[in-house]
Amino acid sequence: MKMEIANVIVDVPAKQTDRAFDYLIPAEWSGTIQPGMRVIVPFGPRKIQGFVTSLKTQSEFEKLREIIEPMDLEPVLNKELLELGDWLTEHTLCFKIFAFQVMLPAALKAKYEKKVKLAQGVEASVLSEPLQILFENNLMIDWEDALKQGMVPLLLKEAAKGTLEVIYIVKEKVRKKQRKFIRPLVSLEELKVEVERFPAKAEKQKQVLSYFTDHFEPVELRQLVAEVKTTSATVKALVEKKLLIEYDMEVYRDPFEHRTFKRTKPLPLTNSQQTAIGPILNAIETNRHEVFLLYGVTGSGKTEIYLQSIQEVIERGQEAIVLVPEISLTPQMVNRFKGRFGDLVAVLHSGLSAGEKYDEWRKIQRKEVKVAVGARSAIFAPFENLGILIIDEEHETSYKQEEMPRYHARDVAIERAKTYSCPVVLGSATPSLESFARAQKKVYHLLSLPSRMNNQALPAVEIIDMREELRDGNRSMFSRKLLDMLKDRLEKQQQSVLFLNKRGHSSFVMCRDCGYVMNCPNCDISLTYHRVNEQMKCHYCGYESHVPHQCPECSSDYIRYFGTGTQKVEDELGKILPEARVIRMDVDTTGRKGSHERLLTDFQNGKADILLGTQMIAKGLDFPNITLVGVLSADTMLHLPDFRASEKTFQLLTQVSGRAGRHQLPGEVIIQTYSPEHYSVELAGTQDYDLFYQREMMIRKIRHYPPFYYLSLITVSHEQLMTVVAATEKIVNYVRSQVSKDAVVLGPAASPIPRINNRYRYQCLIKYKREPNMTKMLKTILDQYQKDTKSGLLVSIDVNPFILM
DNA sequence: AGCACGCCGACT
DNA sequence: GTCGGCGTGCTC
Repeated sequence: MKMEIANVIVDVPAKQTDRAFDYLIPAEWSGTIQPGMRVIVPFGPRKIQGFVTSLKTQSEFEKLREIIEPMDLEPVLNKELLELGDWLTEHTLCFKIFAFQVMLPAALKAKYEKKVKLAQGVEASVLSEPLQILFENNLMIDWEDALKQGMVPLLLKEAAKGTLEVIYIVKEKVRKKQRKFIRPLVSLEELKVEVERFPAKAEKQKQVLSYFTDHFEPVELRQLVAEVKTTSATVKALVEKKLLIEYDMEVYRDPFEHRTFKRTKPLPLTNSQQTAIGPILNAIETNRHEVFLLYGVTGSGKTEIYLQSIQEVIERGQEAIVLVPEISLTPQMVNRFKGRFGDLVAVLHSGLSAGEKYDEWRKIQRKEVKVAVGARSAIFAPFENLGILIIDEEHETSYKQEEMPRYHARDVAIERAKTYSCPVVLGSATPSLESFARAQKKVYHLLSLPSRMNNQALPAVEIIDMREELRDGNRSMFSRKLLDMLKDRLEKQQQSVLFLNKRGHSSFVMCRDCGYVMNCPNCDISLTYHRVNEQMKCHYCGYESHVPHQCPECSSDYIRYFGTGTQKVEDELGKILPEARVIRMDVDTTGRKGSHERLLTDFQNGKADILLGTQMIAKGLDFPNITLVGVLSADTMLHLPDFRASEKTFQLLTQVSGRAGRHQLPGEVIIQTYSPEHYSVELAGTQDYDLFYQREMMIRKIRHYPPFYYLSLITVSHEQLMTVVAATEKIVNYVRSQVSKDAVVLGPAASPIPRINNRYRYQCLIKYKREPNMTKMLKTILDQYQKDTKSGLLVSIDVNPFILM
């Protein structure tokens, strides 16, 4: 008999275990265990989860251990996704286990438990005194609990004697939701006869049967009991009489259970929409891979193009993935897809619970839906016959994952589309420079939607120089012009949106006398104020401290919490426009689940005149009554140490401006700034993407940045400053020796966050055009440092980084 | 990552 | 003489 052996990638993210291990498939599982399944395997003394990547009949290893059991009935990763995992590993230089895990809902990540129980045939009475009571009352005790109570040494002693046994348990994070269903076991006719024959005494049973003669179909037990006003005992009696049968069925947690979606029909396309959709439909019909850049201002009707392309894909029996930035997964976007395709849509976003996400994923896996709409990770939706992949707001930085695997959803989309030979559509009003440059070079197919639907004019944008306001004695955060206009809208009963673009997204505490800012003692970064428990917290290492009442530096009492800024704006608004009703949206007011949505609905229903918020209100707002948008300070993010700062500023300002006047009423935009002459502010004012593109490209070329150069960032960290500097220097020298002379190697330089969790951070930035050996070289570096754990050096590499930190 | 194995200092 | 510190190396 031929042995069946499985190659298994184990759930241990470390350099040394980042390879396949061979396991025997026990005879009882022979033929059922397939590539793509999760299995439980013994690994050293433990039990852990692993992914079967392939099967074979021979192994170089003599003494193979057996797979304990499969965790799935069918593979969770199909062949394509397994191969995509290889691709991810290669391109982002991550451990294979990370590549597999990122493709699955978090619910499928294993949970490990370590427990201690009495060994076979051992009585609790033989144990030492303190353990006796414990094991008389419990079958097993948790290792973590024992550790907290300091009992581990005792346990180990017993384990050495053989009276106790340590066991490892691998668990699923979330259970499938099963419900009991009841259906008739006999025909309708027989059932009718039975109802007549039933003695009057068994009144309730008779009623249950009558229910089925009226509704001859399965019904959930819970519902049946409620409708007939009986108990499950009655039903059980009928099941025992073999008239009914009970069975379990997997049900889905439906996050949209209490919402109805108005069905929509395809809208007639404008001429320019028709011109744009043509090539996409052609690619779908001819089964051709091509990347389209759909470039159209806000309100130009990109979504309808997505919808009608998907329609075509569905009609051809294929499937579609649509990515939208997390923040715009507000009901508005979901409504449009659910409205058009109803139950054929699965929605995956972070607002769902792990269980809900798993259920949506299952719908895709079981081929019950045709469209997946979701944030970044939805790009891994387990479809097997993809016809189109769409990325809306293509320029959004949230499509790049900043943890391992550091992938960009756009790259994954293109890779999957190549396998399925189908089109990718990247949509944006302000495409990323990378994408637009590729479109210029005809690598992507550029499709333009030059005008807004119904030919509405773009809002009139006015840039206000806040320095001038200051010179004229206006020290408030509202320019006179903006204030006038706010008053005007209030009178007209129209709505305004005020946008505060602040640096970063944390609130901090600063002394107003000496400028002291509370920093983390372990990391070189300011502490974030948490209103909930009145504490200061570090985002990087978790350090917590109380909010000081006096400045530790100068003992001043004027040490204040600088909120997101929105609080301050709200207060000031209250003073100068007391009659205005304001809704504030920021991390403080949208913390709870669903509050984001509720605030927006309130605003939509006219419960406020002004919506005040941060980043999160820049997208997805499309309310007819908004006629004024004010940007309070346009330039705060311009001065970040980020080569994309101008691009981000331009995109954000353009996007915010697009919120105004999307319907009948014309819109106006006020942008307040301290650097009105900066091209990204100025050109956002005239909404001139093309000119911005040209200006920014020139700068990128001179500075050797994308899209002219690729980037790879190597970050080294260690507790000792000298050690990091030395190691980084060594790496820099090695890199210099390996790359061609066209490449630019920067470093060693301190990272923009020079210390996290008491580890100093240095980096090396490589800018390059064509380096065939780049991946190989980076792998060599990682190999060197990941293998050698004793030096304490940590090296991480981000290929095509978005944040240079 | 865990965990075992193994080799040197402070204790019954 | 042992208990226990954590350095080193393996897990099919």
